[in-house]
Amino acid sequence: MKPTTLKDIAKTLGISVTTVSKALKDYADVSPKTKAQVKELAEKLNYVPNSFAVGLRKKQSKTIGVIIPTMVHYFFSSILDAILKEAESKNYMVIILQSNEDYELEKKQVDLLLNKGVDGILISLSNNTKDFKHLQKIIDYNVPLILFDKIAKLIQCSKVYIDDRQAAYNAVSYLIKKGHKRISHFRGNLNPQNSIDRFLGYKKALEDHGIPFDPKLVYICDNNSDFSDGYLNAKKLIEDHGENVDAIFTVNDLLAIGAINYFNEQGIKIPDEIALFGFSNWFMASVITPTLSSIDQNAYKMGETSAVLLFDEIDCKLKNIPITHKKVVIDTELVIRNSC
Amino acid sequence: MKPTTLKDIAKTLGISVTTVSKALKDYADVSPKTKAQVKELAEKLNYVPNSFAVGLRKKQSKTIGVIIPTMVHYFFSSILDAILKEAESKNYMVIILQSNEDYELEKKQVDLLLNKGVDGILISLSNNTKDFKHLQKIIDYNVPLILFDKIAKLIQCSKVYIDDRQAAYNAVSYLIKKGHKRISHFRGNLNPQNSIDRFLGYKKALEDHGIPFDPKLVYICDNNSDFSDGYLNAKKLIEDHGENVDAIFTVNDLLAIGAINYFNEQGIKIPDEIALFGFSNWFMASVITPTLSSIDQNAYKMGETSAVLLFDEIDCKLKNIPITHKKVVIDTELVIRNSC
DNA sequence: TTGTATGCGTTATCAG
DNA sequence: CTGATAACGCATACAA
Repeated sequence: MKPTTLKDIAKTLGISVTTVSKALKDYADVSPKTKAQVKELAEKLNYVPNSFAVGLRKKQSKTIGVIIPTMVHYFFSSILDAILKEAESKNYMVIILQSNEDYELEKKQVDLLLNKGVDGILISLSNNTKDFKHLQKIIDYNVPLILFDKIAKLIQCSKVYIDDRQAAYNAVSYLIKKGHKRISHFRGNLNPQNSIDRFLGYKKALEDHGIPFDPKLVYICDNNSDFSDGYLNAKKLIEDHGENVDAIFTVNDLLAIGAINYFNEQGIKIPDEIALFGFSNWFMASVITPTLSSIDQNAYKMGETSAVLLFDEIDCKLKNIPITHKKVVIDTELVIRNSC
Repeated sequence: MKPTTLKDIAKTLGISVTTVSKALKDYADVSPKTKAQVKELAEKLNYVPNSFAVGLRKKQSKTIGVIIPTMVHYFFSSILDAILKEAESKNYMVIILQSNEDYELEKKQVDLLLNKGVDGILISLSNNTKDFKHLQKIIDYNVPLILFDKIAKLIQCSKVYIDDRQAAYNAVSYLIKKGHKRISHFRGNLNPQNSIDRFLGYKKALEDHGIPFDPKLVYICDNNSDFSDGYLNAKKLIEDHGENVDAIFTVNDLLAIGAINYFNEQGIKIPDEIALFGFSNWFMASVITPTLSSIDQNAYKMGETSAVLLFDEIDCKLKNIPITHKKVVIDTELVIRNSC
C-alpha cells in the first residue's frame, strides 16, 4: 500500500496539485466547494503530507533531539518522560540518544542530529565533556539549544539546572538543627561538578553553624559503583570513628541505602545512633526500612521546563523574534522521612 | 551558517552535481583524481547529506520508531537502553513515544511514525489495546514491525516475549521444593495478559506438585498502585490466614516489597515464618532487607533481540529477500536471594 | 570519465 | 479563484 500524495488527489479530482495543497491549508483564495471536495477525498484516502518533502521545503522537521548520558536511571527517565509529554502536546517527535558518558560519542550524536535537521536540541552533558566546540556548532547552525542538569557555564544558550550547593547546604543544615554535630559526608568522585558542589554545600553548612569541618569525616566513593560502596564506607566509618559520628550526608541515595544495610545488619539504630540524608530521592528511598530522607531534584519539572524553553525558542526562531537565553534554577525539596 | 550541499562543492570545483554525488559514493566511473578533490573539499566544508532530500529520494530515513507504555520503569528503560545501543551500532536513530497505556494515543503515534517515514517500528502494546487495525496498517504499508513484551498473538509479525506462565511456574515450584505448602499469590488486575499468565503458572505449579489450589489465598492487587497495596494485602493475608500461610508469590517486586515492609514492622520473620518471591527483578530487590528473590526478565536481552530482528527485517526488505517472522522467547531466570 | 535530465512530494510565487 | 512553474537537495538512468 502506497501513501496518498497531493498528486493522487489532484488527479482524481481533475484539479491542480497547487489547489489541493492550498485547499488543505484553508487558503482564503480557494472556493469553499473545492475545499470541501478536496478535504473529503483527502480524509477518505487517509492523506498525510510526506514529511521528507515538507522538511526539504520548509527546513523544519517537527522533531527535536535529546542527548543524555544514560537512560536507565530514575532521574533521567523522569526527565525524558516530561520531555516526551511536552513534545506530544506540541505535536513534536523526539529522537533520543545516549552519550554513555563518552565525549566522542556525544560529539558524533550532535552531528547526527544537526544532519537530521532537528528543530532543536536538548543536552545533558557527559561527565567527560570538557570541550564545547560541538555545542558551539549547534549555535552556529542557528539551532535552538537547551542544556539541562549537566551544563556548560560558558556556552551561550538557555540552561536548566538545580543548585546542588544550596540543596546540600539545606540538607546538612537540617541535620545540624536536629542536633547532629559530627556529620560525615560520603562524596562522589572529584570529577563531576555536581559532586563538588554538594561537597561545598556540606562544608559551608558546617561552617555557618560553627561546626568545625573535619576532612577525616569525608569519604570518597566511586560514583559508578553500586550500593556496596555505601556499605563498605559505612563499615569503615564506624571502624574509624566509632560513636564519634552521628550522621551521614551522602551524595546520592544509593550510597545511603548501602549504609543503611550495614547499620541494620550491625544493629546500629537509625536515626538514634546515626542519622542519614540522601540525595536524589530515588523511588527506593521511600521503600527502604527505615525510609530515607532525601533531596528531591524535581526531575519531571526539569524536563518539562527544558522542553518548554526549547519550544519557545523554536517558536521565536520561526517568527524571527530575537531569542533571549534564560537560566532556570529548579527548586529542590527536602523530603524528610524516618532516617533522620 | 548554512550546511554545505552537493551544489556548493560542484560549483567551487567547476564540475557537475552528479559527479560530486558519485565521487562521494566511490562509484567506479569517476576518476581517482576527481574523487580525491571532491572528498577533500567535502571534508573541509564539513559536508553531510541532507537527510530530507535523501529520504525523499530513497524513501528511507535511517530512523526507527519505538512505542512503549511508559518510560519511567526499570524494565522499559533497560529495553530502551538496549535498543538505543543496537541502533547506534547500526547508525540508526530512534524516535521514542510513550502511549501512556492509552489506545487512542498509541494509534495516533503509529500514524505519526508511518508519516515520518521510519524504516521500522517496535511496539510494546498498551494494556488497553484490544483492537489491532493500527498494527495491520503498519504491515499494509510494508514497514517492518516487531512486537515485544506486550504482544498481539493474532498479528502477523515477529514477536519477542517471555513465557510468563513458565516463569511463574518455576518460581512457585521453587517455593514448593523449599517445603512451602500454603503459598499465597498477590496477583495483578484481571486485565493484562501477563497477570493472567503468571496466575496460571502459579496454579499449575501447585497442581503439578499435588498442592490443592485455594482461591482464598489469591489476592487481587491494583497494578498501577504503589507498593502500599502490597503492605495492605500482607496485613489482610495475616488477618485472614494467620500462620496458615507460609509463602507469597507476587506478580511484581513492588508488591513484595510492600509486604516485606509490613512483615518487618510486625516482626514476622522472613523467610522463616513467611517466604517471598517477586517478579521482575527490579534493582530494588537487591537492596531491600531481606533481599528479595525474584524473576529476572532479561529486559536488556529482550530489547537487544527485538532491535536485531527489526534491523534484519529492514535489511531483508532492502535486499528484496522475503521476510520470515520469528517468535523469540527470552529466557527468564530465578534470582534466589534471602527472602526464601 | 563526465554531465544532462528527471523525479521524489511539497510549497511559494506569480501569472492568468 | 485556479494553475503553471520553480525550487528544496539528492540520486539515478541515460547520453555524450
